[in-house]
Amino acid sequence: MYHTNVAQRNNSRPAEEATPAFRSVAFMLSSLGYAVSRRFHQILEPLELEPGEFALLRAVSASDGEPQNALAERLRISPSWMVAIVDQLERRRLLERRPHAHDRRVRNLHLTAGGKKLLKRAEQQARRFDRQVTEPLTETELLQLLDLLDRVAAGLELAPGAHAALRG
Amino acid sequence: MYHTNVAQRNNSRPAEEATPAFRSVAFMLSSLGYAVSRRFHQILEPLELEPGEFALLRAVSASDGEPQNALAERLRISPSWMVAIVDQLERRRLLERRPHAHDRRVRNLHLTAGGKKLLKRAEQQARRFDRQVTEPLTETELLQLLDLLDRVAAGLELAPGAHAALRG
DNA sequence: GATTAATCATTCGGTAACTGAACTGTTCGG
DNA sequence: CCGAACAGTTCAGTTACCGAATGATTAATC
Repeated sequence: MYHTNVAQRNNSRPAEEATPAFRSVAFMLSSLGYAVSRRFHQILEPLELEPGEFALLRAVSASDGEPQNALAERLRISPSWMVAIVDQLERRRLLERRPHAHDRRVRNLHLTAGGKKLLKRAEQQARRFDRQVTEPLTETELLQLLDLLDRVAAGLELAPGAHAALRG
Repeated sequence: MYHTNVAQRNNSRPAEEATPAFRSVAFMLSSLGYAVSRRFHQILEPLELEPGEFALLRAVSASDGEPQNALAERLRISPSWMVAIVDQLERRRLLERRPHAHDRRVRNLHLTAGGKKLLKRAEQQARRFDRQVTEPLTETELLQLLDLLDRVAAGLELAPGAHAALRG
């Protein structure tokens, strides 16, 4: 996953000085979000999962047998992109498409045993990662941070349940 | 700018329910960072500036006459990508390459009058946007949030001055 | 009950945002 | 003055998508 950052990508070393004056929360969030996304991508790399694939596995696991279409909408993936991801995961036998009982247009998605197993491992990694990210904070501070972020998100009219794929 | 989000991009409507249990800060940061990046991109759209271009204009403004190379390193842009951006901005007469006095390999970058003017407008928009993002918070909370984010960033070994382009 | 409209999944062609390797002209260290 | 190093540039490729068109099927309307 990518995120063309407000200030562009980073390959190399930290820059030194900062111009103080005004500290932009927006910029901070953008940078941090970018960094976190990248790390998470790395975390999943050994499992050969893209973050989007992880999200899909989670979603399928949460509501087994849901049609492809409904999932695409919930995850805000375009149908064509959905096809690509599902193809990929089906090829790896992590999930499968099964015909809908009464509507032959619809494909229901189900995790395979292998899919469940891999998902479990990925979720463990995700939790570990989250603990690592929040490691500098006390429990109280963590809750405080979540609250503040929630409120900023609410201000941006980001639905609280949106992108729920990673939660749990 | 983009940011392939942990849970994929969004076009459409909010999803409703959320599975509680465990609230991932990493996920939250990723989502918010993504949302903020996108909004900021939209903010700059009327000025026909990409966030990366904005960052470059800011950097040039902050240290006028700096060689292209040094700027690329500070902004963590690859040299070839730097060329593309500078080409674009020079074509629009927002900045110009001038030969270095003693090294004919080097091109020094300078803002034009038009560049300065546009940058000023963009900076105003950026501030306005930041105020909008932090609108749900009190002044104290804002400082709290910055502090918490700083510490998370430090834990991720994100240099404090890194991506400083948007600051100020 | 026959059209017509809508819907699900899919294919395919394209695009934006890069990366990396190779090249040119120039300078610097020995 | 020779070779390594370097600034800037070019170009061909990659990744991660989007959107319009298509085919098969089902629902809606007359």
